[in-house]
Amino acid sequence: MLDIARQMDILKRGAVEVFREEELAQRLQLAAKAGRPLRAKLGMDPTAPDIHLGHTVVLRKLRQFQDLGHKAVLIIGDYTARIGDPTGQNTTRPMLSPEQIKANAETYFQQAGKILDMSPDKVEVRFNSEWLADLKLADIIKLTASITVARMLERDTFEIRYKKGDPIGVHEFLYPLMQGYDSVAIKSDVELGGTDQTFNNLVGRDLQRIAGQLPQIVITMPILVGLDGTLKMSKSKGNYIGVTDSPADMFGKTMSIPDSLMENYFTLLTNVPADKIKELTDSNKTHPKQTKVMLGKMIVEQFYDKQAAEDAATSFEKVFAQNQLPDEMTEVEIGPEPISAAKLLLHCKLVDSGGEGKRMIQQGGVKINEKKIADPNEPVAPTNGMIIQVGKRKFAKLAVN
RNA sequence: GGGUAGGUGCCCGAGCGGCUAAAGGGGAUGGACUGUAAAUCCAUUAGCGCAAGCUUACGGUGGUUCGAAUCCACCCCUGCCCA
Repeated sequence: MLDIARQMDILKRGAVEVFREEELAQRLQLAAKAGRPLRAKLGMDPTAPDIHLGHTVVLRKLRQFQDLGHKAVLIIGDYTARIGDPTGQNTTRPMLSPEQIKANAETYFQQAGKILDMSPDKVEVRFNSEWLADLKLADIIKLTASITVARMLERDTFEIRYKKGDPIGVHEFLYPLMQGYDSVAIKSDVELGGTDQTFNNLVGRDLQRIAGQLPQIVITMPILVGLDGTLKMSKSKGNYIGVTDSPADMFGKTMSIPDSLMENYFTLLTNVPADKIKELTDSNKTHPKQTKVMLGKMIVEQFYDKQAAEDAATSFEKVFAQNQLPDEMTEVEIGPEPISAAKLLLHCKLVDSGGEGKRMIQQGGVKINEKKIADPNEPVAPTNGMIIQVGKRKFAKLAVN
C-alpha cells in the first residue's frame, strides 16, 4: 500500500468534493494500521444495465481504490429501484422480477468489468433488498425520524420541483434514506457518486452516525456532459457513448462532441496529466481536431485495443473527411424484384417509416451506389452489393437472394 | 372535504365550434458551410398509400351538433388556496 499522501493525491484527482478530506486521510491511516482495506461503496440502479462513459467516471475512481488495495462494494439497488431516484421526474416503478434483476446485474458486471477489477477479493456485491425488504414499519418510522422535511427539501431536485409546483410523492423521500441505510448495512468507509448524488450520500453519513458507526467519507465526481454539450450524459437523452458501442461508433461520437468539452473529457476519462491536457486544448498549440482524434483513440483503446482505435480513426477519416464508403457495412438480404426507393430504405432499416424515407430522399440525403436519387417512388432493382446510403453515417449493402 | 387553475404532438406551449395533423419555441433529422466542433442559413418533424385519399392524435368515457382539442355530463390525474 502506498503512503497516505500519495493515496490522497490519487483519490482526489478529478473529484469535485471530498466530505471530508481530513477524514479520508484519517481513515486511510486507520486502515493501514489495522491492515484492513477500506470499503468503498457504489450503488447502481438495476433497471438500466447500459453503462456509458458517464458511469465510467465514478467507476474509474472506484478502480483507483481497488488498485490501492481497497475493496469495492457494489450495491445493486434492486429495492430502491422501486422508487426511482427522484433526480428526474421518475415516480414509483414496478418491482422488477428477480430474474430480471439478475439478468440486469449480470450485464452490469460484465460492462463494469471493463473498468473494475472483478476478482473476488476486490469486489463485494450486495443487493439492497437483502436488508431493506425486511424492515418493519417501526424501523421505517425510526429511519424517517432521522431527517426533517425542511432538510429534505434542501435537496435541489426536490426544491426545484417543489417551487415549480411539480408533484413530489412522499415515498420519494424514502430514496435517500434507503440509500443511506445501505451504507449502514454494509458499514461503508467511503461512498462514491456523481455530484447529483451528494445529498443521498451525505444522508448515509447521518444515518451511520446515528447507528454509532464512523460516518463514511463521500467523494463526488463531476457529471459527464453528454455529446450535445449541455445535458448530463444519459441513455434516455441519446447523448451518450456506451461502453459496448462499436469502436467506430465510439470514435465517431467522440469526434462529434463540442470542442468545449474536450478538457472535461480528457480529465475525467483518461489519465493524461493536467498540464498536458492544457497543451492539447490550447488551439494555438494543437489543432482541435487533432486533439479530438487523440481523445477518440484513447477512449476506444480503453474498451478495445490500440489496433481497433487506429482502425476506427482511419475509417472515420475515410468516410467523413473524404466521403468514401466505409469498409464494413451491414448486409441486408432482399429479393430481386424492383422496389420503390423509399420502401428500399425502410427494408434496409435505414429509416423508421415510409414517410421518413420519402423525406430523406426529397431532402437529398439518399444515395444509391454513390448516386443521389431524387424521386422516392423511383423503382430500384436490387443488385448484389448495391450500396444504399442515408445521410452521412447510415449505410447498407444489399445481398440479393 | 370545500374553492380554484390545469391535463394538447418527443418536450415546453398557443388554440377555446368548421380555414387545425393542430401556431410558436426547444430538441431531433436531412442539406449548405466546416474540423461529422461551434456559429449561421435552408428544409423536414403522425402512420399507410404512386396518388386522390384513408387511419390514428389534444387525460378517460359518454353526449350535444351537419361538424368538437374547442360545448355539456360523469370519471381519473396534478398544482395552488382554505379546512
